Amino acid sequence: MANLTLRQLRYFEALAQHRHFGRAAEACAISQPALSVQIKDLEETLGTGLFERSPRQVRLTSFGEAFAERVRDILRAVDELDDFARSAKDRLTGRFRLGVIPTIAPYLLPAVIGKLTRSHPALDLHVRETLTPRLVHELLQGQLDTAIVALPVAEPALIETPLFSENFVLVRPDSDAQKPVPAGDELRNMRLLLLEEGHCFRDQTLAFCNAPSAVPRDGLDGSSLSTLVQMVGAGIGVTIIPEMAVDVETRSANVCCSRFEHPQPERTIGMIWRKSSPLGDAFAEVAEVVRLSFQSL
Amino acid sequence: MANLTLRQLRYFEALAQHRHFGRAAEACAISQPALSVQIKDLEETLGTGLFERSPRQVRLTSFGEAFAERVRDILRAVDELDDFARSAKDRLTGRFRLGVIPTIAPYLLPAVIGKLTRSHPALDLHVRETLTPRLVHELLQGQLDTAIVALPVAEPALIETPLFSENFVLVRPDSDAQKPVPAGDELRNMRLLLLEEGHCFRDQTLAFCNAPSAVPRDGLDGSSLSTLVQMVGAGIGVTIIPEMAVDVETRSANVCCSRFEHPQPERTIGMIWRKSSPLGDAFAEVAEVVRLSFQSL
DNA sequence: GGTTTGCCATAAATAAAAGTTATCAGAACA
DNA sequence: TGTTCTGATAACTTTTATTTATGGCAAACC
Repeated sequence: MANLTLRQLRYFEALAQHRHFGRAAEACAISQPALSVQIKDLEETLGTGLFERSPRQVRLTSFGEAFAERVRDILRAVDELDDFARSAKDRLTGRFRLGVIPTIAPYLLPAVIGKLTRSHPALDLHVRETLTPRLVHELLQGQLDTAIVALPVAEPALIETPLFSENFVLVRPDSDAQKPVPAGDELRNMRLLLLEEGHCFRDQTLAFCNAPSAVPRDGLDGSSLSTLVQMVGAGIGVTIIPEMAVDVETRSANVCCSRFEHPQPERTIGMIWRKSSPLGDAFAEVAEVVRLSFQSL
Repeated sequence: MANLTLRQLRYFEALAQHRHFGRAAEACAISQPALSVQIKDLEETLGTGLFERSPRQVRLTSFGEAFAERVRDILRAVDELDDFARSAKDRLTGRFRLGVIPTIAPYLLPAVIGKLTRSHPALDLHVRETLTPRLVHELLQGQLDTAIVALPVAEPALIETPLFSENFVLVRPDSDAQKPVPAGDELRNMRLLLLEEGHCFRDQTLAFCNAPSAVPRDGLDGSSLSTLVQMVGAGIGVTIIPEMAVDVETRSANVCCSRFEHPQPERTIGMIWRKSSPLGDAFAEVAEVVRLSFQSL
């Protein structure tokens, strides 16, 4: 016994409406015999008559009428499914899980979220803020869709899309404002406050100072850039923060910021996602939104 | 672009569950390439990716997940439709419109309705009581499914199924109880009370009396057997009623019933329905129920 | 009362769709 | 570096759907 097909249900509905094989067939854009055969097959599959063919007119049986009601519901649901897909085509819709590292999130996310919810109202945005290795792991596990991190990540299963580069700046107490800006190497001899281990920004800073990343430290690590700047304001030492953090973090502390000379330290921020994701194009759009968000900071 | 098919949705659901082409294909009892192709076609039809194929695992995209929910609903509805049809197979279900003539309805229907609702609980029974020509007309128009009438009807588009025959009995005032039972011809000379024109029972009675059916009458026609019997009780005349009406109609009136001799008048009751109806078998079952109802009167 | 007409069913042939087997290609794993 | 796992692709076959042509039946029409 054959299976029910949507085609049969569509033909059935047409015939139920027109009550005439020829006209129903025309409405389905097929020949009358094709319709006859399909209806007959449907009736056989069901094991019940749906129509009563009398010489002058075609009528639904009482079962056929009950059947028609259900069929209408199903066909409507299928059409809606189709529309649903078509409306989601290319555009990003539904759940979207975005990871961000802690040295970016507080500064970039407000703008990103604003732009994104405006440009993609149907988006169900989830944000995860944690360190790069964990983001990468969750990305590979499929628990995240994309992440905003410092490049490179060098994970073969991921695509990296560079968004922008930004310099790092030196943060010193106000009192040091007139002193010359030290070079990277010289920072090693100053009390340089750093983020805790695990933050990529810590490693980038140490690299700039030509210091081994595993150098033993004396308990001066902060858990956030905000903390570091507060510590600088308190005269405990100096620190380095990315440019995007300057406005937010140094507004209220009595510290001053200075650019480095010649070899300016910098990082490249980018978005990453699984190579295998079929939503690459949509993600690239989001990447562009993020890039614009940075520009408008 | 091709159309959505139930087959594709079924395969999609399997793959969404197994997240593995090989195993999903096995579950669908097809080869892995067949599944791959169908899924690909589905994605093309929709214009969106549903699955993310990474080397080690197959994942639903976020759209795919939303899609899957709707698909499950649809497939469930289709399966229910299937069950619905299978459960209605052969058995009579849903609306059932039964016509009955007035000289049968009051006596037979209580038993028929009782038996029918017990044997076919899912039946939505509608009863129409009117004269034979109108029943036949409504049957031909598709406004009724079957009717219980006196045979023959001789309408080529209808099937007649005889159910049983019953005799007619003479109803006289109690005072006449000892008088001999007149023959049919003799009734013409008595005050014979009849139903109004249009009732087949009137014609059958007149035929028994060898009287022309269009004989002018003196305003003694009753609109129901019940009325006729009451009139007999009042001494206005005599009448003839079918056997099945005896118990109900003569219980409280002071009348007596007598069988005729030798050529006993009788009528054949049968069920009729459209030849073209595919529910003939189910109707035949109902006919049997009606026959049994008569036997148990 | 034949004949025409409208309408659905059936048959044979053709076109389209779905399935099969065989094979490839990429990534993971050892 | 092969080996394994897994999905995609290709060539071919089978099944399903559709078309054109035709038949049959009953109503409607001279």
